[in-house]
Amino acid sequence: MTPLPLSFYRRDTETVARELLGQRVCRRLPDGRLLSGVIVETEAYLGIADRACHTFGGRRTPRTDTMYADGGVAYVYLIYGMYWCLNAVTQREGDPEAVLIRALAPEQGQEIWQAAYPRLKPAQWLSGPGRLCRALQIDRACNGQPLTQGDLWIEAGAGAAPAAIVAGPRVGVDYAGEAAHWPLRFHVAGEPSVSRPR
DNA sequence: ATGACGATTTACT
DNA sequence: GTAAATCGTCATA
Repeated sequence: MTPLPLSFYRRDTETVARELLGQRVCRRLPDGRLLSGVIVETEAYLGIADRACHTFGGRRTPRTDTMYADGGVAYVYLIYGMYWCLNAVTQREGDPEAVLIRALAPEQGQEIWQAAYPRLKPAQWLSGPGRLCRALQIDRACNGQPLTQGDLWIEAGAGAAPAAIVAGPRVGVDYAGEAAHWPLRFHVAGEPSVSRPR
């Protein structure tokens, strides 16, 4: 295991969102088992100027405090009262931007997911921000934790060829006005685990 | 103290 | 296609 270095995250957020495609999210369960998947879909959230971002306008609250940290930690929050979402905080301390991890292609842990979600096809197990957190047992305990060590980390994968990356509008941010149209969602073309095809 | 709502998913008509 | 599930967060008072 060789986690991506902190310097990977402390850069332009759109660049990090694109380059996270093809990298590997790893999770060590309390019983020692390893789960992992390759990132196939991300979204960039650009901080105070981005109406779709939790930190729009400089909002700093107990929840969003994590986004103000130096890049390289996880920002995990609860949505709709029942699903957790995993983000990688980017940029430097005080610049509250992040990348939402929206979907993974299953790697390690397929027996576990087959048993847990027998009704879903393998490509669906980690398809969607809420689903992947459920499958990897990611919750508020991961919030603020470094992605470079510990029980949740991101390590180098094969990456995604730039030509295979598709950009489009972000999902579920219709309330964000102009920002709702910004092409900050990225996915790997042809990957079956990508959420909401088309 | 109150109430509206959300970076979603699932079940059902 | 529509609606339910479910609750922490945040703005308002």
